[in-house]
Amino acid sequence: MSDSNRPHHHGNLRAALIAAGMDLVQEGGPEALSIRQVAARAGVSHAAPAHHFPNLTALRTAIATEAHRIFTATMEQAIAEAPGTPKEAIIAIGIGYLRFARAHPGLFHIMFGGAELDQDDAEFLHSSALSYGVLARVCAPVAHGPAGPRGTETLVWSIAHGFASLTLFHRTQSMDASEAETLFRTIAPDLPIASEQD
Amino acid sequence: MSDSNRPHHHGNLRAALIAAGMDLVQEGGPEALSIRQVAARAGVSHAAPAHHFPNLTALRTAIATEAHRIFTATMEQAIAEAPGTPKEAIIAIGIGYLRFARAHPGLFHIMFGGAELDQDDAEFLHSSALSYGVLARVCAPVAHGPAGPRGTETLVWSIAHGFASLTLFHRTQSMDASEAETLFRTIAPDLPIASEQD
DNA sequence: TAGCGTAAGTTGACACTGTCAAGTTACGCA
DNA sequence: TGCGTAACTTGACAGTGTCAACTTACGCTA
Repeated sequence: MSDSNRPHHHGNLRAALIAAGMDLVQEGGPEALSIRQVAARAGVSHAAPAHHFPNLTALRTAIATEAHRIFTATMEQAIAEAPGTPKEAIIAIGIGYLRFARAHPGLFHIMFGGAELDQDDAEFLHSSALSYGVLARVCAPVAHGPAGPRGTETLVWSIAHGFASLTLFHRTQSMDASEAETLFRTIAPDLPIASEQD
Repeated sequence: MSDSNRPHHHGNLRAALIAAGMDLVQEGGPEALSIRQVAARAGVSHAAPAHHFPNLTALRTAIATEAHRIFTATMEQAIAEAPGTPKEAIIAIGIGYLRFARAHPGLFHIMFGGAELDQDDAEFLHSSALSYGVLARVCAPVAHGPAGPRGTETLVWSIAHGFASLTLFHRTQSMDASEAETLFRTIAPDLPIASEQD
């Protein structure tokens, strides 16, 4: 395909490749991500991505990095919508977690499904650290529980992640988004988390 | 296998392919599973698996089916080791979950990581139903919690699954198996699960 | 017991994938 | 203006899943 008017240099190919890859993942799951498909969607040759990502793992990691930004924003929004008590904020983390997983199941699986990622990539580390930072910040006011701050964070993270995963596996089984949130709100309030007056 | 109904050429190619596939997954993760590699390990031609599995998804599903059997057995063993109280049995589910995830991370990700599976396959449905059956059986004695049996099961499943996943993502971060179990045992006992005298 | 039908396995092909090597274009800068 | 180099293209190679056509050998029946 030779369009003589088309500039040889793409405006911002790296970003376009990531965006195309996120689309592919959301449309067809983690396995649908392919360098050649991503290149085709960005309108460049099959080898162009190599100049921005040394291999498929690097592209996948960049997508996971961007996904963590969406993930963080989704949790922050849920927290902002919730009443200001520490316990409500913790429940909101679970709600945000759930909403992200259901809105972006492909991205969720890229981030957490065991596909190879460059765990040492600086941008990825930064982006995922911001996600965990939301968790730590919200847990801090109630972190004097039985197992210390780490125990509280682990408990909250486990419930949120486990519940979100559960609804993904069984999302064919008739539980829609609002049902899932309702169930989570039923389960969550009795967690052994010290409230502020403890 | 008795001599009278032994298959034609290979002793039992289907089982050999599944076993080889499980090895591949455990050695190289979910992405290392390939029909041609599995065929090579079983000593047959690259197209032989097609007579037992119509496509890669079917092979992956068969591996997930077998993985669920190991998963169930691991939970049952942890329950058998625990004191007989209902709450101890529930904690044992989490311990079994954790041990399985850490012993077989590749299988764990095949089962729960978002890779395509034949969710309608009869054997898979049966095997995974047995896994969930362990959960339901152990939760039954304490299932009169705030959200009913389903709420209790969802809570226990979420914690167990989320915690196991967490230790997998961060397993490079210095938490070994016994540390993980210790942390889980610290977190779990205070869950809002009705004990028998409630 | 002979032979036939068919399941099991082989060979070959095709389109697709990731990745490397080498060539071409065009942008930034001296 | 011209040069160096980053960005992109073209082409190739090995590996993948899957399909079609072929061969083998087992079980069954006549």
